[in-house]
Amino acid sequence: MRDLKAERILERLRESGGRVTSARRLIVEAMLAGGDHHLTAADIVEIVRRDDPVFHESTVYRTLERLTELGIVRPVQLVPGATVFHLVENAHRHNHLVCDDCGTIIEARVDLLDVLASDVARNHRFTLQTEAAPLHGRCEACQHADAASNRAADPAP
Amino acid sequence: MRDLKAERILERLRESGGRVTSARRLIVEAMLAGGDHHLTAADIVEIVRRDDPVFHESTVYRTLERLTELGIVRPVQLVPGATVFHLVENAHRHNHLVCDDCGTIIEARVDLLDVLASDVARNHRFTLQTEAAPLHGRCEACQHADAASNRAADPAP
DNA sequence: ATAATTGCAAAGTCTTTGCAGTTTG
DNA sequence: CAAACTGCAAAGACTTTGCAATTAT
Repeated sequence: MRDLKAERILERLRESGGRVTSARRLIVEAMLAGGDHHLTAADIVEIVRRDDPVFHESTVYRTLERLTELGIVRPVQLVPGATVFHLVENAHRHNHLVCDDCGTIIEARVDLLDVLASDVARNHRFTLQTEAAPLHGRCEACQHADAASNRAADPAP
Repeated sequence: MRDLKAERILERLRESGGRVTSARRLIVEAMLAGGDHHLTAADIVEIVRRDDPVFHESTVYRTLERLTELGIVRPVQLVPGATVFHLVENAHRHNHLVCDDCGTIIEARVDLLDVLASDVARNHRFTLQTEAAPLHGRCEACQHADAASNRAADPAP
């Protein structure tokens, strides 16, 4: 099952003139195994090195770039300093709610964005990339934390 | 007018125990002069150096960090590799539509997000930071470009 | 065979940090 | 004066690139 998915993806790579190498196979398998986790390049290196200890970072970046061009992978900037990669094919459609205070990432159903997407299309002729898009804000815990500290700092009413 | 705004901001800094230095004054003035432009740390360095040639990058980062803590400035990650900073006070409420193909940034009215924000609050107990939150997708030009190249590559119907 | 890919090492960008000297309140 | 800030230089995270050796087709 998992292998079939990997092979199907690798076949697209081959069809586009690319070569299927063991490194690339391991990268794709790592991403499939990761499910919907948001893997950084470093994550992938770590996973692949379990099978191939000499696997090098530059290979990840070059392969991810290639896969992105082919539309197989989508890079998403959830937080500063760490681009994460989604396997488009594997991901259920979802969004990310990123808490800017604590960094927690909540996955939300993508259809939340449907109304917004059509508004944006109409008003700005802009096609929203709704899948995997990061939305920023504050999670419940951080809102409470903040309210609590405000209360402590300013013990008025 | 402009000076008053700067002084008001600097006063908040002073009230919080910070010191108002000429470097910080120049940083704030640079951001005010930038209006709603999205200034990167490097942009600010460049502007400030016109008045103070020895002004150093580390000072920008430290000052922006401080101003962010005070809620005076908001960092936004529009594209990978370049955090931009908004002066909260100065910005009219807006969003950014970021074209992932060509990097164009369109400013959109923030109330587009109102419906989404209340949905997210209800469904996920998450408070969207609607202002200055970047939305990703493709601008009109890039959609056309893509359609054209598809037509060229696959001259079917 | 030959074009694509890899490992390696070096460099590049953006940002952070430690420290000693300077400035602000 | 004491605490905060600055310049400087060094380092850190993440990513890119040139090149010779290797590998897929």
